[in-house]
Amino acid sequence: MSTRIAKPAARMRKQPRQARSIATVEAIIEAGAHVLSELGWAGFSTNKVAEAAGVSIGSLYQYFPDKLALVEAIRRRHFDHVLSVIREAAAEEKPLRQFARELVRGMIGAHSIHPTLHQVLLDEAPGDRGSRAAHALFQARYLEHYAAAVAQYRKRRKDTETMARVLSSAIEGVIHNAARRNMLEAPELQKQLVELISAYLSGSRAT
Amino acid sequence: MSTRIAKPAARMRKQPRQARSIATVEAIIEAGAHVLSELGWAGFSTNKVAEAAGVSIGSLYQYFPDKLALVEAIRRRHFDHVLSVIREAAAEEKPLRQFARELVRGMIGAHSIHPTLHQVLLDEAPGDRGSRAAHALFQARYLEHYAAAVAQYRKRRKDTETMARVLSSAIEGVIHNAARRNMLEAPELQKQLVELISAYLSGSRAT
DNA sequence: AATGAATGTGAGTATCCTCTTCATATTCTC
DNA sequence: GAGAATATGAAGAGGATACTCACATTCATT
Repeated sequence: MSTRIAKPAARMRKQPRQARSIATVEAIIEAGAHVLSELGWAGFSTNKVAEAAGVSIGSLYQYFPDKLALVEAIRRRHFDHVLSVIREAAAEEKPLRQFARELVRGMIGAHSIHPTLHQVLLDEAPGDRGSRAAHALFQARYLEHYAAAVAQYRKRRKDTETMARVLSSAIEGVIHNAARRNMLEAPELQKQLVELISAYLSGSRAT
Repeated sequence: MSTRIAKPAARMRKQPRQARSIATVEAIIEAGAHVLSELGWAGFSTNKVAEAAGVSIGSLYQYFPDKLALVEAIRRRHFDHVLSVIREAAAEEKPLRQFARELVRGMIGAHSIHPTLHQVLLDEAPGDRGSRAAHALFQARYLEHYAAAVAQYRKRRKDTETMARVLSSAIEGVIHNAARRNMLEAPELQKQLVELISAYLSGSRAT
């Protein structure tokens, strides 16, 4: 993991200044992602997160003003990660099948650490009022990249946006389902997912 | 309709005998599905369900020994419904595209009343010890039907099971995602989903 | 080595819900 | 009208939860 502190830190009560506290905050966010993915929003309690992070509950509240601010930080981190995966896969022009392979590999990578985090973040975790905007922005960018890919491999200009939605949610569905069964690493599954993407984007000839 | 076994009523404290009580039980299950879909497992409380059903909390416990028995009843009902949809779509031999259309129509129908129920049932709601078996059986039958369809349209015998998994979870992903956006009824979406299924099953091997 | 700032602690508080029961009231069947 | 079926909802008992605060420890700087 690289040390990047450039981003405007999420709503925090206090900025960590020393290396020690930076590590603490990092541990809290990481543990939070873990708890969220493992136990869902229902099992996500600040005490549990602190314990999982090997940190006192007091330390948690030293940096995060409340529970929502913590979820916000987790969300931001995960979304940034996912976004970069798509961006990279759709970056340069490349053959369809290669694009599909890279996309699948990246997406699986982004989900293999905290398998259901993405789904929980989208479905269960509530949105801070101020985070609605960020959330919508993420969704927009997310779709944008998919749409760009669709447009590149499918000349038909008509249903690009719908296709992007269908494609992205299909991929998410497969990955989410595989995660639930601990089958994310299965190579046949990856191959078939690549197949699905390629087939859809190259356009069926069937009637 | 294949072997229709007389449904052994879910674990109940007392069998409803009069029309009045049958309606009550029905209302409770229906309200339960609604609450579960709307608020998720975290927001699923017996009191809330009773209130949503327009029934006293006492009445709920007259028929359901505990919370889990209620979830169980909801689960059984929903799964039966979904299963019948696939069974019917894959019943007789028919052209691929027609199969895809019927499947999509049925699946969307099964999800349009309680959009996220399916997902919540699979992901969040805990399983009674005795229900694990029923749950696994559902999953097995579910996949079986998909596999049958895959085998019918895709001669290659090799990855049938994996393909069935990929196909089913892709469809679920798209529907679940559309439900979250209130786009289940959008006809372009339905069309594209049909397209996705057809493309995948007809297996265009593009480069 | 000393001092003040940064960081860490965790028992404790106050609050909110939860599931479930039960004694009682109402409605139905015969 | 008797007895069974059904309905009620206040209240018990319990558990979790988010968050605070007075205090302990470690750091950076001189």
